[in-house]
Amino acid sequence: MKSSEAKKEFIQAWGSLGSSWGINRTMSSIHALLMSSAKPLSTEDIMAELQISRGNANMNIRSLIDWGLVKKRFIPGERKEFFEAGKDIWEIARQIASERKKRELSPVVQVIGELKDKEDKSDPAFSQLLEDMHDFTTTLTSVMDKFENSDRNWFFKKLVKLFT
Amino acid sequence: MKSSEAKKEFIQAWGSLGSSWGINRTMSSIHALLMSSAKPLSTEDIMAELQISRGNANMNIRSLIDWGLVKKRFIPGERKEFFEAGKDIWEIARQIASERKKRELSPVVQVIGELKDKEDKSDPAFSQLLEDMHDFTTTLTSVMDKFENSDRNWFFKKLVKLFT
DNA sequence: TAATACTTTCAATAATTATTGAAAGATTTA
DNA sequence: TAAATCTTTCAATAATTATTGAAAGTATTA
Repeated sequence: MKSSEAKKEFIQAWGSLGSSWGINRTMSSIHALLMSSAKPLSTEDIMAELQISRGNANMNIRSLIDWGLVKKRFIPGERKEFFEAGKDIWEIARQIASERKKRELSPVVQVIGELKDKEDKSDPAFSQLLEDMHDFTTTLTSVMDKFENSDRNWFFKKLVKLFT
Repeated sequence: MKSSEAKKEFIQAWGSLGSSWGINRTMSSIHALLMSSAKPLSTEDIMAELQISRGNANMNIRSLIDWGLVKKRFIPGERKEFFEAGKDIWEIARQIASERKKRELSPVVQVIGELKDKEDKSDPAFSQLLEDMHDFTTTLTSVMDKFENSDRNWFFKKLVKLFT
């Protein structure tokens, strides 16, 4: 089964978005392919559709599973694994935000916190910068925690309220 | 003038953050260096401190200026250009958010919008996905617009309210 | 105008990151 | 247990991205 033109363009667009955000293009293309597919796909389906090697497909599927964006699906009577992506954009956003917080934001909060403590205060402006950054990254973390744990409607309502 | 250990670590940390978010490591290092410097620095200062070539320094300083994160400063009596970064973390975040919206989010909103219109509806689930994505990216855009145009206190108050 | 001080550009090179494909490892079926 | 089917790993290679440094370009001073 070949994808329609619209799906191809979607895969293309999602792939570019990913790569400009520091995520491997193939990984985001596979994600887009799975999101736009009505049924779960096998590694071979993915290889054929995106014209990529087995190793590449395998590796990026694993990453997507690590990110919690893709799940294995066993299909009765089939021996090989099939893969499926969640299609709820809210959940997808939540998952990505949560992973990026863990992988990229937390380490920085950590480092800034440590620096702030050991800084010698010889440059007050720099101490202030560290202080501000610590506050900022901490606040950002708690916003993301809230997002992570909120249910869709709650957060959306709050958001609407925020902008009215 | 050499940076203190804490500043060096800060530059390191900020550089890693940048590169994991798809921003050139040197660019974010220069940004960190300028943020942590009490006085404006020349291209040569930056080259010396970060041990990079003139071309590299020049190019990444230009990018930072394009991003609105760094400004030229003319110093009386000096012939060469000096550079200075804003130190208000709130402004920095706003600037980065605003640029990323323009550079990465807007093109996607655009593509999704176009796809949504030309999609042939042969796969209702995919049409729905496009619809949802369009809503989501549009909402995200308006949140960022609001952030872009808000003043610090207003947004912060709203944020606190959101989490109490 | 010529020399000087500085900035920008860009082709060459280096470093990093992604991809391949074949071999090794698992797991299932006969 | 052996063959078949599928998955994972990984060293080699390709593609991409970053960096260099010297040459060209610009502006300032004498």
